Amino acid sequence: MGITSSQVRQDFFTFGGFGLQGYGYDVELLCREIGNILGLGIMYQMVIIGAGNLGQALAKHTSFEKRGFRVIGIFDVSDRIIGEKISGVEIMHIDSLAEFTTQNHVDIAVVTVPYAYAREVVDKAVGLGIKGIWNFASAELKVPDDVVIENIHLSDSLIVLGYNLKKKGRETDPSAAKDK
Amino acid sequence: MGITSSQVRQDFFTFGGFGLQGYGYDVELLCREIGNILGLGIMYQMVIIGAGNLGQALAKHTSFEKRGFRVIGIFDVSDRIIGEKISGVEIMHIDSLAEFTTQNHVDIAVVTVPYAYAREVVDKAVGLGIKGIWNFASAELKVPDDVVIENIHLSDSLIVLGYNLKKKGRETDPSAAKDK
DNA sequence: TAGATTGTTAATCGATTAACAATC
DNA sequence: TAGATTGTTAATCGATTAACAATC
Repeated sequence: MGITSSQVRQDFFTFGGFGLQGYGYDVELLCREIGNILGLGIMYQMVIIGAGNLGQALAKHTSFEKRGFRVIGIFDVSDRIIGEKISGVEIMHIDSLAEFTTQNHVDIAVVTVPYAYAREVVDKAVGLGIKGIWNFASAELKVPDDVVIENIHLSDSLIVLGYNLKKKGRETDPSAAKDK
Repeated sequence: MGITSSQVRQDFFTFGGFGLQGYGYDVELLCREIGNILGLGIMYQMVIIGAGNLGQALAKHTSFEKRGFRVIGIFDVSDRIIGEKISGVEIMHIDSLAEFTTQNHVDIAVVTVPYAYAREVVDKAVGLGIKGIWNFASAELKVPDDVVIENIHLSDSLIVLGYNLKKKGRETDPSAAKDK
């Protein structure tokens, strides 16, 4: 992964030593400790807001549950799909989210609504006491200090890829060898 | 977005000045220049490899095309779905990718296959001369120097979110106020 | 001129890397 | 003891921030 041994030791050192000088690491113990630090033992409950292509794809993605992230509800505004089930989880109307949160503990809201609604949806989730936001809308959203947000900006990632492609192409092109 | 004016000026400076001291920036010109640097005028052609939930969701995502990234082919191994069309683009068998690339210019391969096949698929794409990889498999893949790879690690992002939630929870919890 | 704004250099900060002591 | 490996500090590197000169 392109990480130096120095960096590994330095990172472990931040959380206290896990090995024995001159002997090595007990890999099994080390993995367990890192898992504990990352909180991999915890099961988080998620709701997906926005049952479009991406929302449904994430709901069907089975590997999140293995890592401790379970989808317990999907919400949308489109009457056409409300009532349907995705991987055994019902699509409900966004208006019933408030009631849902009183009956179920929700750790994370997955925001897969269009850009224009992201702000509103996040405010609603935060207002209902949800402390984690996994945001797929291409918007930079402000949240209160006690709320954690993690962004997946797909378009940004594509643009970076395109930029690097363009740059790499120029480097290879001898007619533009001078600029780096 | 939490960026200082210093950082904005420093970043612009890297590419040469776009403004006029004491006067300001011509915003329209500036946007155009940044667009040129990022290569937003270019249209890139993409193939999606892996027509599962995520692959299909990305194929249906209309906003990429607006940014200059067009899906021109979808590939999979499942006979059940080959021949189907997603947003007007046909799902083809992965074995026909080689022929496809001789008839169509492909800039980017979007890899949405399971972890176990990612390595193989990327090697194949690179072998066919595709210079850009947009990787959604949770694998750290090595590519040759002239190939650009951009990763979207969804599980990593979720784990970071979970870790920050856990940390924030501890900070709020007065019984564990000491560790930071 | 006075105020405002950008260009450019210098200072600061944080993360990565190197070095070596402390072990087994 | 010799070789190997981790813990911990110091040096290096790069990015962010601050400062101020150069304008309009």
